[in-house]
Amino acid sequence: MTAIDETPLNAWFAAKGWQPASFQKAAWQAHARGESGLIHSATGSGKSLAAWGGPLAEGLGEVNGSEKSRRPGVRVLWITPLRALAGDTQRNLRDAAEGVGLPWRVETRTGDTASSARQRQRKNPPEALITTPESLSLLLSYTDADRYFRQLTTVIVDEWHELLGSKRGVQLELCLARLRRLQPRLRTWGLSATLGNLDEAMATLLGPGAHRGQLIEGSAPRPLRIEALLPEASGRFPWAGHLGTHLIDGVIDHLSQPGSCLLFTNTRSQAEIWFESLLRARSDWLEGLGLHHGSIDRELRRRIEAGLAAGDFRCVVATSSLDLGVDFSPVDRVIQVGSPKGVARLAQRAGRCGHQPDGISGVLCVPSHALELVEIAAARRAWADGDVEARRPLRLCLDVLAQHLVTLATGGGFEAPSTLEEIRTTHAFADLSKEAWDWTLTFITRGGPVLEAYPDFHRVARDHQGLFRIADRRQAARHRMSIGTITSDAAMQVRYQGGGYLGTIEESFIVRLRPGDVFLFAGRSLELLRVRDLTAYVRRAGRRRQAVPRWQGGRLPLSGMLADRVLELLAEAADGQYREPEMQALRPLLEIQRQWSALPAPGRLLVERTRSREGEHLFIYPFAGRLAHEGLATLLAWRLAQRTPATFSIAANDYGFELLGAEMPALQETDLRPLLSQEGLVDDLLSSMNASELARRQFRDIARIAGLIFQGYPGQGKSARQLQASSGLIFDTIARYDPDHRLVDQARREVLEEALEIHRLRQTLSHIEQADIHLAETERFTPLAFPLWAERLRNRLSSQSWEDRVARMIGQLEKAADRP
DNA sequence: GACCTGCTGCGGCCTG
Repeated sequence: MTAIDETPLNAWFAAKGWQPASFQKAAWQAHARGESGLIHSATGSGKSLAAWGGPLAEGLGEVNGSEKSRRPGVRVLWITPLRALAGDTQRNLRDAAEGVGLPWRVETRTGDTASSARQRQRKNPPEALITTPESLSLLLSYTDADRYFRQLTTVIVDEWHELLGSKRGVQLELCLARLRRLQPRLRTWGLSATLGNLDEAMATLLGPGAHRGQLIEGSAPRPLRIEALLPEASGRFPWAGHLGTHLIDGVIDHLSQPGSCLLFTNTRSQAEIWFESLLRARSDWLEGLGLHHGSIDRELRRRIEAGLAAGDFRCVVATSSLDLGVDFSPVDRVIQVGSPKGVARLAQRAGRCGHQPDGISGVLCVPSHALELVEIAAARRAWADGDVEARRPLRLCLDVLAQHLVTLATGGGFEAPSTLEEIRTTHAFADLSKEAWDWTLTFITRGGPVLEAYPDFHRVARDHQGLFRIADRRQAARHRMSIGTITSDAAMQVRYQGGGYLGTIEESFIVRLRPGDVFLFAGRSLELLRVRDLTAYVRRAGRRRQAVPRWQGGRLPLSGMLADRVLELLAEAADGQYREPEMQALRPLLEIQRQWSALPAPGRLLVERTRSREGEHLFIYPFAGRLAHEGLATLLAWRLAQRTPATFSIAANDYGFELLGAEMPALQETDLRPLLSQEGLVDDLLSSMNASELARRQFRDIARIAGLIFQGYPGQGKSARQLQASSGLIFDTIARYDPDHRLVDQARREVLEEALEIHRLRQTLSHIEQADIHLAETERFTPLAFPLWAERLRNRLSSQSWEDRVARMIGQLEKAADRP
């Protein structure tokens, strides 16, 4: 392979009135030289054609050249993380293939593909196939996978940054290793948005054994205008809160301009509330307002997306469900309500906005409380300096490995030594030990020491040739139904009496309502009629809502990168420098903070102590993000109680945490140092958090991925409770009789890493060791303390500490499950 | 003076 002939591509571009960009040509030629790599560019920059051009030109050459190209088999595989992207991708690629005169079939294979089409596809594979990581894994579980992929020359992984850092990414790494084994000269091209660790992202995609790939830089990052909606000079600005609706008038002014807008919120209920508030303020906009989040029925969402593409909407209120996907032309404006949380996240959302007259896309940030103004200024600075968060790939997830091995066993079967070698070519399992490998093999063949007596766990058997194969057809069917690494709890459906489906809410919310109560969902006021079989039946209500559903979702902490920038800006304020407009608007508040206490800064840990009717409050501000603060707060409370028995209430946010006790011992710097030491960190954390309860919960997901828990057949899935109960049982049994079980160990590790961000927590403690501790006794709650106080108050109904709440919730679920 | 929230994503029987 040398250079490709670009003539047909150039002609096709010319027919469209385009000019191929130099990075596109670079990618085509790199592909022709047999190289792999990563293409980094903004969305809409022609990345897709950069990745496709090479294979298209090559395919053209083969078709004209030899008969060998007539052999059936997929030649190009396109992986997308989103079903919703598959259709658009297929259309675009089909168009491109036709445009250059390449007689290839371009098809899609996802969960949406009809089973007749799947069968046809298996017999008669298309030349180009668009699919998801899960469907690729399914394809590998068929016995004819070898034949199917024998002709494969290229894999293109779209939105690789979305998969990187999750178990979906690990699953894909494993599948790619298998494909490379089938086809050693396979070329892999990833497409990625901006990321702090592009080199690592590429190395992970290609595998550590690969020759160095090509990192192809597309068009330069677009300039981005990050602005804040500032309160009027005379207006008060709330010290705490999260909704941001106090600024609705400003938002409405903004929306009154012609053109379309996407308004992003951080949570689903916030989206519901904003949609309702906008509608209440401007009922004449009824037709032009849309709502989009992950709990709304997919069909309803699809209609909103289509309307957005058609330009029917003035404004669509959305959560991350519209961060990517959906091939709509850019909107005219993007608004972000509440904390941006991270630079990459804000940039991605802003990227939904087309160029404004001056050629710059922009996002208007609506702070939901005063201190968020700092975050907005911080995000702007970080972006200007080219700082974007990294996403770290996961390693050694044995649950995913176990699933993949059963997939291979269900396909043609696998041979142990060469498969170990193959697995070790992935980034995730490059350091897989022989012991862990042997353990995994035992796990899928016999279920391990504890479960050996149960035939259900003898999923894979070794045949007379020494090949590991799936035990029987029933196991194969069960396995295929459990492929994938995304786990989610059973949700309650919301339906009209007539059967119309609206979406899902959580049981914990609906049990608080009685028939006749009115709640807001999918942008409608709904009256609850009755609840039956995990379905809430509703009808339209004339009255205004009394309740808004809450979903218990992930809690994205402020990124470390943004937190550092926030601290930097506060340090400048401490020096009297207020450069950004946001900082100027915040000046009065920060001056109060400085007068009553002090401003935190890098290298200075601020600790405040306040006495109130409630007791003694201790506020500490490490700026390490909410999850790490929850861990730190629990750790500190536990260490304090080790000295003198006492109980503390705890609150945490992205900036710091609070401990409240009836009495608080005198705490000078010398007292605090050992309490905030790294020594014995993990042990203390584990003892303080009732970690086994947390690990139990984490274990549920791991057990599902590893295939220990069968979720039931489609449509009659076990309820979340049953699942929780059976996983709890398995966990307890294993933890008791096989304490070194690697999946239990993995559950503990994942709790530390994901629920507590232990790396960040550790780093914070090490910074504190170097830092000056500034102790302040304050008369009142300072501006930094107030949001924490409010945060804790919110939890007053269940005023137990965080880990107790989690443990209690699990206990309740299990109790409920034990009842007939 | 004051507060009430927690994202997204996939897949599923059939070997003629």
